[in-house]
Amino acid sequence: MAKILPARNGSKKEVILKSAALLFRSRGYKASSMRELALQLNIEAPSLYNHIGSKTELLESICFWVADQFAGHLQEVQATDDSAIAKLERLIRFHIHTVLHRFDELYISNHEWKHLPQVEQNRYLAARQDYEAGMLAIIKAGVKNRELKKVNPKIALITILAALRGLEHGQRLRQAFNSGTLEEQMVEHLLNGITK
Amino acid sequence: MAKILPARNGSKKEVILKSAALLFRSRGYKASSMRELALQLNIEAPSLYNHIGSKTELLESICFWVADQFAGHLQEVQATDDSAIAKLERLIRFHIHTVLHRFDELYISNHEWKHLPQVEQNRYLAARQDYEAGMLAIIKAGVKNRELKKVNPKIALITILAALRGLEHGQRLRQAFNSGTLEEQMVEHLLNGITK
DNA sequence: ATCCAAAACTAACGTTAATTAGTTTTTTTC
DNA sequence: GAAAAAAACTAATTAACGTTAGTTTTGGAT
Repeated sequence: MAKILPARNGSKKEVILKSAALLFRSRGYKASSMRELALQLNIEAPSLYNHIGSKTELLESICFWVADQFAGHLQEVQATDDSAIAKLERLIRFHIHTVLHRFDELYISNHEWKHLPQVEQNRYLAARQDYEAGMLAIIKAGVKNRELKKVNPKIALITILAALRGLEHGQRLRQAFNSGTLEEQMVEHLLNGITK
Repeated sequence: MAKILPARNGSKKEVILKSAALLFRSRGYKASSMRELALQLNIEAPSLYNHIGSKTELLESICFWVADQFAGHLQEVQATDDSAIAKLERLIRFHIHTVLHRFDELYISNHEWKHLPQVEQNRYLAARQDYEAGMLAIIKAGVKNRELKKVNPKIALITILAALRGLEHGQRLRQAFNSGTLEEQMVEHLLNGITK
């Protein structure tokens, strides 16, 4: 019956959210029960409802926190007058950084958005589409001004996004490297290839 | 009360499996109910049990069908004396081909294996690890004999696997291309990069 | 036409889920 | 240290799930 102790920084709601992110990521949203979540926090399930509205609300918070992070960063990058390659590099690095530091949240937003209520699901997918469109525009610009090879921009986008999205898997392998090394070499590989 | 009509080729069980694959992929395994599956087949839920043992059994069948496909193909590639680059190319092409032609099954095996019973889960993960180890060996050989740049083999593996795994997402984008084009350009991108 | 196995059906069981209602305990505030 | 607010508790509700049992229907072979 001990109260949830809020971390040094962050309200009780945020403590619950962080715990939910861990649970949802490791067991899946649908397979995670409020009872399990409560157990992680050493309280009874109904007590959760003193702090949150519903299980769905937890999922929404996580998904849109991630969507907002990416939208914000894209805007930041778009505001600069860096080269296309430099912009792509920043986007790639931000993604890798997020995978490494906010893995649970990123994984959930990418895998469990299907369980958002219809309205939120549409909003979420629209945000994703905006992000992809922004990245595509950068690749197109890079091809046009000859920074990049004459590749099909959409396929290049798919390949880069796929590589970043796929990073979420194989945590085992990923853990073998520190953030810096992985970032450097993935950027190098995706931009310059591996053949001699 | 019409009987399930087996497709021209494939038993009733296979019809159910194909339908389950579609359902599990689009709604997620845990969120898919046997009642929904039955609805897709125009029968009542308990009737399913005349053909299958359990919901879990459906998931097992799908996951191990995919695992066996990949294990088989890897063995086939390993048996040749092609160059490392040629071997990598074949593995990449096979993966892309599978994404495009058996999307439901691949997606499920990659996302829902967590819901396999403990024993099967271990067996499944072991199969995956074997596959990754085989691919890593090819990259290492390629670096050693100087076909490939002096990259870190594990990071190259992560990047390629990630790109292939990530392909499962963004079906929208993928659909814009036919198998051939996407295959050609992704292989080119992953091996040779996009910068001039 | 009749028989029989395959495959459908209806009814129900036992769990487990998210959530609500109402109450008690704990912590904060003055 | 008393009052008020916050946050825990217990008990219960409603709904959905996978699955079993027992029965009826169906459709092909004789």
